Amino acid sequence: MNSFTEENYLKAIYTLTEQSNSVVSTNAIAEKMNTKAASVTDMLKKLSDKKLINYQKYQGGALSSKGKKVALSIIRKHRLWEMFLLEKLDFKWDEVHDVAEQLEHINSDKLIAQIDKFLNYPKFDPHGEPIPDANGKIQQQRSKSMANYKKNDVLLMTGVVDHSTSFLNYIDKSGLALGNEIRIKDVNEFDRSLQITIGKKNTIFISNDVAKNILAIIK
Amino acid sequence: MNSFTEENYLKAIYTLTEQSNSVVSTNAIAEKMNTKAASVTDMLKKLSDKKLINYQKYQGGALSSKGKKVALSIIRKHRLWEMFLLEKLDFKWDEVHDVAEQLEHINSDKLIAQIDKFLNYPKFDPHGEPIPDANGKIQQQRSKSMANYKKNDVLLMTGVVDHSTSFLNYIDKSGLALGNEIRIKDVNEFDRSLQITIGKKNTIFISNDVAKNILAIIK
DNA sequence: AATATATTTTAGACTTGTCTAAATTTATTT
DNA sequence: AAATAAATTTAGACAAGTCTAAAATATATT
Repeated sequence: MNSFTEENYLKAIYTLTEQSNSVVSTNAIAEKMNTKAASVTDMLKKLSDKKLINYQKYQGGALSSKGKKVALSIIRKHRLWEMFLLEKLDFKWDEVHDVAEQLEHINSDKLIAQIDKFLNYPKFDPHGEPIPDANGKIQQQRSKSMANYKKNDVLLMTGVVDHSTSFLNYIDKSGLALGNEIRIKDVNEFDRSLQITIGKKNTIFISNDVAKNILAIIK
Repeated sequence: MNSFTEENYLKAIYTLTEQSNSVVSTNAIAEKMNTKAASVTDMLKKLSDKKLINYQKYQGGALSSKGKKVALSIIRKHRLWEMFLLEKLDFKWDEVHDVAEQLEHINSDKLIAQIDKFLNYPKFDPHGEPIPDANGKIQQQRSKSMANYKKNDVLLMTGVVDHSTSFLNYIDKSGLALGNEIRIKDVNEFDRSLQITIGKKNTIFISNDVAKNILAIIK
């Protein structure tokens, strides 16, 4: 088993390699982890001994496939717990992160499988971030704001940028919800407003301001 | 904040003082915590410095009111999580303990308040153990098997001894459930079987064997 | 290519929680 | 009440994770 600290380092390395490239510097990890470079070096050695990363002195580190699997399982747990807190326990978006940081380290395959089932197997968290499956497989396509897509694109709504109550109420009333299939019927050249069809049912208009705050992937 | 280890020691001291008396020996704690007496001494000093216990060298320790409050909050969390796992995530009774041991250390007042609400504010866990409230107040009356009560007693069903599927199915079919009000209409002298009324509705007969496996308190 | 600067690692120390072995205190027995 | 046994504490050590300060390496600059 890995300690909480080891798990947090692996998660940090994963998210850093997402943004930049596959090798991460000691300093970058130190900043992310709110710790000192010397502490990071110690941990990189340890993770390397455990074959969780590939590490060469002075050259930074990258997750091994074993380490990547662990990182993805932590991220899976984090995102599922966030969904659970939001959907089942009426947490607000800004309250979920700290608690999920703790819950992500609970070690029970059955627990996370049941939470997944309880939530009806969500594929994205409400920020549009993909939730890795139990095998660590993760949707590669990144969610982008709906304003980025073009006429006739068929999308899957994966999240929202703005988590304010007023915005959430607005999309609710419009009939928009996570998991909806959305087809872009038309893009107004003048103000970039959109005409979209939700599922097979109603067609609505949304402003560019709203479109910017809705996240989706190509279906 | 207290570490997981400190919380576990406080919980151990609490449960030990429940059984025996108010002062607990170093050895008793060592056995409960699966550790050595020397380690316990170190921790007793630390908990004493933090005013969580009253401790005199060679004289054992007892929880201070501050320590008792912490212990009760851990126990509250443990029992609420057990209920959650059983009732919402389809865990079996023998699967809940290990996971609850981890979850009880998650630190979030809102989380536990919402779990409590989600479960509709249960007062007893399914073993008949009382769940302390948010202020650390705990029902003092201990659950006893229904076979211990007498004619005309009005009871609150708080738990079951046997958690096998067959027994749980049986009480389900009989219309018995946690939280039911039960009135003992008659006790058969010969075989100690009971005639009981559940709520204001149906009256049923249960054998002494069944009664022994149902836990209740005087309402 | 030599020097200056930035990054990373090492060395040694500290904290938390654990341990073994020895010393001390308390309890029990005769 | 002295001797023995049992329980508890102390002393010193270890592992995990952190830190500061100094040394080593890599990168950038002229």
